[in-house]
Amino acid sequence: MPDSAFDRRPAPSEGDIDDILVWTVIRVGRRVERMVTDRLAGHGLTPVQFGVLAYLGARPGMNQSELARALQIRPQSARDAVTAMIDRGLLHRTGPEGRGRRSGMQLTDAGHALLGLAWPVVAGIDAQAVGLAPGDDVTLNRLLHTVLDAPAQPSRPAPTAG
Amino acid sequence: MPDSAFDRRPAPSEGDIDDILVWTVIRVGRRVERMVTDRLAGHGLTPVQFGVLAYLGARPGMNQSELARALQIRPQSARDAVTAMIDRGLLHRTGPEGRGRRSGMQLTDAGHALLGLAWPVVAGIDAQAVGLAPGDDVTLNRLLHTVLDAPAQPSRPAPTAG
DNA sequence: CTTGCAGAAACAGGTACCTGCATCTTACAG
DNA sequence: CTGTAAGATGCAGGTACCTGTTTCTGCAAG
Repeated sequence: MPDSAFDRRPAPSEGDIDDILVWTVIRVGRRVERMVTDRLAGHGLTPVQFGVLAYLGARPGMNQSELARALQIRPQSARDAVTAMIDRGLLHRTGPEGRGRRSGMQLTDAGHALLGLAWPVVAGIDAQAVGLAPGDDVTLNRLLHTVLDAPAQPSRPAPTAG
Repeated sequence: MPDSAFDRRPAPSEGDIDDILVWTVIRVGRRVERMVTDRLAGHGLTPVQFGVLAYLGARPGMNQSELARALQIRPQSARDAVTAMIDRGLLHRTGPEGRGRRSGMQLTDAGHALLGLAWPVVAGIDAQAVGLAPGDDVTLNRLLHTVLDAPAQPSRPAPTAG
């Protein structure tokens, strides 16, 4: 810990913190995810499980890895959710099981029915519910999708031997 | 609410999913939080711990509950992070410990030094890194802060006895 | 055929959040 | 003083993610 220029920097103020976009995104993400979690709890669904339901309803045949990329989670986490939902009878595999084998999935009738119930719950959290003026939600959604469409940064672990 | 209109709705398409703002927020939140997690891993900090560092650096004397509200986590989770950081020597309590006693906290010299290192790491994830055009990050940040400034919705558990 | 490599899935273990509850302080009303 | 309520902290236990690793498939080159 050499007293470089960093140590001589003044302590950041709260306003500075608010200027960091990624930090704001994380905070809003936590708040919104908790809103969704609370509203889906009555249906026994986590936000991730709702995502599995929604994507599989829109595009039957997706496999675990595709779901993971769509949901912004790891393939291992997708497996956790999928396994629980298969055990619950919400979906079933259309392909062979086993390591290495790509296994598409489809919703069961129960899965479609639950999606019909859960969809309005999540879709009903409109602009007003999150404190936005009408119209701003569209702008916000568009900007956020720009982020999702951007290629994932490889996180650049260390600038040691760049 | 048996086979109401919900069951007769057609399966939602992928485009419909993209229209749900809260769902987009959750996905972007996951991606961005992973970016921050990766970049802070070298400093042994989680995003929450970075938040503790940043807020305590900007406003010394904050207690656990205040930190929890600022970070959008539970007070119990704030305690987990704070305890680990105290054990690590990054901060210390300025008030008395114990149940019920409000205990403000301050960064140690080591905490200030680490904040000086971690701050540019997070602040350096600029608009381009998240795939936004210059200027759009400011707009996005402003809209997200509108959400944070809105009062928390009580999640409206069930419309049974409204 | 064999070899090599990327992708998908399964398994094991870790952890950073969470919920639920108990305890204590503080503020306010009587 | 007593009683009530809200807020803050502490403790116990659960869980939904994560990382790391292994196994298998599919495709391409030799």
